[in-house]
Amino acid sequence: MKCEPSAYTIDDLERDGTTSWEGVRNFQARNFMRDDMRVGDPVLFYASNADPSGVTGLARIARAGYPDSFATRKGHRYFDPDSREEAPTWYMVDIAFAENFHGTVPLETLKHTKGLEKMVVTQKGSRLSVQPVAAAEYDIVVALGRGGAAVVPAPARTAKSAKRPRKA
DNA sequence: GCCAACGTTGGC
DNA sequence: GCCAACGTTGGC
Repeated sequence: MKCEPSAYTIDDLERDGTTSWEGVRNFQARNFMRDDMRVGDPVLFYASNADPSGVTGLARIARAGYPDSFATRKGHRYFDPDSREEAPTWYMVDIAFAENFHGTVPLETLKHTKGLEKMVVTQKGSRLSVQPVAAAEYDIVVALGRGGAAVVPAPARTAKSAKRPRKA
């Protein structure tokens, strides 16, 4: 599951424990959440539009697909006039924190790792924000994340973090 | 900030 | 049902 760090990070999830995954507005991604995710399923947490982009930790599905109530909140950024409460267009899941890599397994590394050649995220033009991961692929990424050698540490929380966040 | 790749929309 | 136009994603 992908998210831009300006919106939410694995550190945020570690702090919160669990969070709802609202705002996904892509039908294919919705279908995965609505139809395929089960409580307990393991999740790779991926930071997109990051420096570098890549997997930053692990989560688990804490609640299976249920209607995204933000879609019916008028004025909310996730509001969708075509979605109605009795016939929801959009779905979300809840995820729970599992592990923080304290750094990133970069996309570039995934692309060059044997066994991940067919992983969805390593394919060109792969934009899906919720995408399936094969069990074998998951194991490889977890090993990279825990091994440490492939992990690019998060930038030192000094001058940079003193700056104002990009997003209000 | 650029731009390629992709998904969605709507005219026909 | 086609496909051009448009908007968004996300790597770089």
